Amino acid sequence: MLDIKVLRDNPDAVKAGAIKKRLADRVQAVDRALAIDAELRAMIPGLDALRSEQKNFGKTMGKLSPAERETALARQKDLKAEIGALEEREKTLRAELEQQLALVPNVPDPEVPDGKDDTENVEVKRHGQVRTFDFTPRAHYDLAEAQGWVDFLRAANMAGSRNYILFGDLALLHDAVLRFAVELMVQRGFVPVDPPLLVRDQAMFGTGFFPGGEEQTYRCERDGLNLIGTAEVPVTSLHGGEMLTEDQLPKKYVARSACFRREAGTHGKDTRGLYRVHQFQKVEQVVIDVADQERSIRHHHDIVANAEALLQACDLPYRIVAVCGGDLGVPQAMKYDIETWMPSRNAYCETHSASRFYDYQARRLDLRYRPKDGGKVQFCHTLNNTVIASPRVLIPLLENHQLPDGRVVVPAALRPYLGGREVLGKPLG
RNA sequence: GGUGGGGUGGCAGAGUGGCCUAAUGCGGCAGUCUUGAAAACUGCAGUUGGCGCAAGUCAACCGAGGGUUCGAAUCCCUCCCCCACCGCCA
Repeated sequence: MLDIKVLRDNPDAVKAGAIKKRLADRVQAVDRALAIDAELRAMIPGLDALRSEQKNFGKTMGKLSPAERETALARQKDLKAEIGALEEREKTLRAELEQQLALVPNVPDPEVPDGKDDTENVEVKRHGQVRTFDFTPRAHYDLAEAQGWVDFLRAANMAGSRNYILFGDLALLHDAVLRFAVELMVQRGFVPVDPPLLVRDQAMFGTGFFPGGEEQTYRCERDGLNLIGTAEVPVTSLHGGEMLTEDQLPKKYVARSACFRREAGTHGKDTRGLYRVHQFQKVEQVVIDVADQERSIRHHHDIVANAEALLQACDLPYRIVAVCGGDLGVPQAMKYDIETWMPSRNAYCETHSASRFYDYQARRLDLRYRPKDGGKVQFCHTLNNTVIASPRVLIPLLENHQLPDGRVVVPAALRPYLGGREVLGKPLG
C-alpha cells in the first residue's frame, strides 16, 4: 500500500511505475483512488461541521426553555438523518479507496532495469566456475532415482503431480542444508522463528500476496485460513498492528518452514524433477527496520550477501541478477534474484529472491514505530530473502558435485550435519 | 467443545448514557538543578484524517462490525482475540 499522499503529489510517477512493472491494468486504480479521495475531501469538512453541531447540543440542552428545546430536538432529528446519509457515503468511499489503493503497485526504484519478463533481468555479478565434466553428467532426477533417493511415482499417486518423496541420504542432505542455513543465520545475529503455516487473509493481504495471489495459494476454506507459500508471510506479519520503539529495531528473523504453492498456470513447465514442486522447505530471512531508504538498501545488500555466503560454502556457482520491471511483483520496490548453476538445465536458475519493499508491506500490516527523537510515528521498512530452499537446491548440489560413478561429494560445510561423511551414495553401474 | 471473566492511549489502569474534550501512574520529550548523570521539581505530549504558511482548529478512534438513542467507551446483537476452570486429544 502506498501513501495516498504519494498518489496526490506524484500520480504520474506511480502510473509509470505500474507500467514499468507491466501492470498496465492497474494504472486506472491510481485515477480511481484519486477521484474517490477528492470526493471524500470535498465532503469531509461539511460532515465534520454537522457532527460538531450534533456533539455540542448536549451542552446547551439544559439551558433551553421547553419551547426552544422542542425546536432543538427537531433540528437534532434533521442532523441525525443528514449525518447518517453522509456517513453512509463516507463509509462506501473509504472502502472503495482502500480497495483501489490496495491494487496500486509499489513504485519500482530507478535502478530497476526495464524489461518485460525474466529473460530481461540484468546480471550484476557472477561467482564460481561452472564445472566442465569429462564424463556424461547425470541429471539430478536420474541420479537420485538410481540411488533410490527419490520417488516421484508413488508421490504422484498419493498426492498428485509436482510431488516427491525423499529417502535415505538425500532426505538427510535436504535436512543438512536447511540446518546449516539456519545456523549460519543465527551466527549472523538473526533470531530463529518457527511460525504458523496456516494464516488468516490479513497476513496474506498485509504482505501483498492478496489480492492477486489467490490462485497460487492453498486455502482451507471452512476455517478461512491459507497455507503459506513462504515464511515471509507470517514473519513479516509478526509485528503487524504493533507500535514498536526505535530501539527495538532492526528486527532480524530467520525462519525455516514448509511452503505450499499451487503452481496454477504452470502446467507443462518444469515438470521433471525437484525444480517446481507444490511443497518444499525454505529458510527465509526477514528484516524489519526504520523508514530510511539508505538503510533499506544496505540491508538489501546484506541479505544478498548472507545467501551468497551459503552458496559459497556449498561450492555452488551462481550469479545475481537485478530483476527487471516486468518480472517484479506488485509489492516490491527492487529485487535481486540469485540463480545457481544447474547442469541438467544448462543454465543459472532461480534459487533465491531478495526483495525490498520500503513501507509498502508495513502500511498494509499497520507495522509502525516511534522514532527515538520523539518525531512522528512512522511505518517500518521490510525486506526479505531466501537463505535456502530445498529440494530445489538439491539440484545443483547433486549435479555439480557428482562423481563419474554417480556418488556425490558433500561440500565441507555440510559434513558436520551428515555425521562427517564426505561422499553420499553407492557407485552406480 | 462447555462454563465464566476480560479486551480502554507506547505500557499499566480508572471509567456503567451527556462537564469523557478519557482520570491517574509508568515510560517518552523539553527545561531547572548538577562537572556529568541519577533523583527531585516544572512544562509538553495519544493515533488518524480535514482545513491552515503557521500557531491552531474541527472531526473520527476505547478489539472488529452492526444496532438502540437527540446523544454510546458505557446499553443490545454478531464476530475475533486473551485469561481461568471443565471435557477431549498429539
